[in-house]
Amino acid sequence: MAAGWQDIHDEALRRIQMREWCPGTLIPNETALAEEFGCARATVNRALQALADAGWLERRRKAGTRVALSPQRRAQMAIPLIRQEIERSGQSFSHSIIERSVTRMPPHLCAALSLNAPAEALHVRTLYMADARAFAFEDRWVNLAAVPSISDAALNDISPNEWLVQNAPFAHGTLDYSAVAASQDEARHLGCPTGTPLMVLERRTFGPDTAVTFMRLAHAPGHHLRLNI
Amino acid sequence: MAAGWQDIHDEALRRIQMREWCPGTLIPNETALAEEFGCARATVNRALQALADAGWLERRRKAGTRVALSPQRRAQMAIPLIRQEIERSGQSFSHSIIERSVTRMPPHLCAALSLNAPAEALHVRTLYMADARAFAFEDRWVNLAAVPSISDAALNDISPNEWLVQNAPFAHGTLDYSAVAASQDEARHLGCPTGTPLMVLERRTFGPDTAVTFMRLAHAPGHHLRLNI
DNA sequence: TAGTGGTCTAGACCACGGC
DNA sequence: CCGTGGTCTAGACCACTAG
Repeated sequence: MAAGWQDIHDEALRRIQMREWCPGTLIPNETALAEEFGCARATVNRALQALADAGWLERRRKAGTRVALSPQRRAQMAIPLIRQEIERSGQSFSHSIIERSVTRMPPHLCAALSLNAPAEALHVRTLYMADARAFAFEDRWVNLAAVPSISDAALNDISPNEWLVQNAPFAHGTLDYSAVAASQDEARHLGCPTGTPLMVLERRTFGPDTAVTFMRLAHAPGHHLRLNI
Repeated sequence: MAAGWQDIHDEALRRIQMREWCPGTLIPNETALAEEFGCARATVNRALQALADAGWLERRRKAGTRVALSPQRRAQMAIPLIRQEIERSGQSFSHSIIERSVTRMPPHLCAALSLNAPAEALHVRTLYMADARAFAFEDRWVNLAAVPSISDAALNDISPNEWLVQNAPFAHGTLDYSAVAASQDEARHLGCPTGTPLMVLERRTFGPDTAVTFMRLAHAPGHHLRLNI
């Protein structure tokens, strides 16, 4: 007899992994499982929902619950602040503002951020350091209409990254990683030869109403993106 | 008045994003919120648990529920089969086995997979194609002790990728993306100059008891990894 | 239309952990 | 200690959808 929903979850997962329940097949319905495990249907429901969230099961009303054909796992990645990422590895974090200006946002960025009209933006270029080594080079555009108060922010004291996390509520956004050859500019700041393969992260962030920021972050050579499944 | 837990979830999220509930502060307890929203405590609980899972809230018994200090978002990424990734973009998928052999796994891979003893392994190198273009080049080692039946698999008909997903139950693993200069070998198969920046995915997969496979997948130039938050 | 999962309720007990 | 979230229950109604 199982006690909690976790136990039922684990037992169901075992049956999936051990092929007692095969991919594509129907499993008993909630009422039947509740009887088998000697618990309420809601408890079974909770366990099976967790498995569905994790991608092991596919559930449809009336059709019942099936083991996913391709147990397509979902990897979860925590998006760390750069500061945390560096300090967690035991190094000291610092940053320096390379450039800061207020200009009109270039058209291709307006398009990328779905902005109809040309927008005034804060343009900041920042170098992030781990101990004495360059960690990443950031090129960021902040829509001043969405976050006017950043004009007065002391970005030398707190990095643009952190300032926005703490001051700009946001609803959603996209991350886009790719492998790119270092430009002359990036190479100079990161201290590597031009053309070195770099992990580049482009990030768009949108607030409840409008676009907040576009960022391109070029990581120093050797950067890894790790995920668990 | 809110009706379902989704409504309560959305309203709470709104209050967090609008700074009505500020980072680090305590929010009302479940009983109070249940009264405010005119519903049962369990309904509030469900909504707040979802927010905690997403990283917006931190909950502790007795201490109550706080808005997370750094609303560290977690990005979820579906790990697609290569076939699906290609076919979803409207291209046709194919693959060809470049090399297939049974050998002893190299020591550094044994170490990477936490295998104590030297293991017999199936070594497969595969080129994945989207229409007529190379999509990715895979170098894979499968632990025969964990998946003996792959010896008889017709990997020319079904890709190693898919065969394993369908036949090798697994419990967990790691993904590791990095930007790497194309080796001569990779460049030849992917049809690009040596040294071109490539997105390389290294994947370790572990079954309930032991390591299943190590894979290195070099994507063709221009590959992007997209995530939503 | 009938069977299935999705959700809500009111109440209960438990486990954790500040105080 | 005792307030908080975590969970279970028994029952109910609803929403979706396959047949």
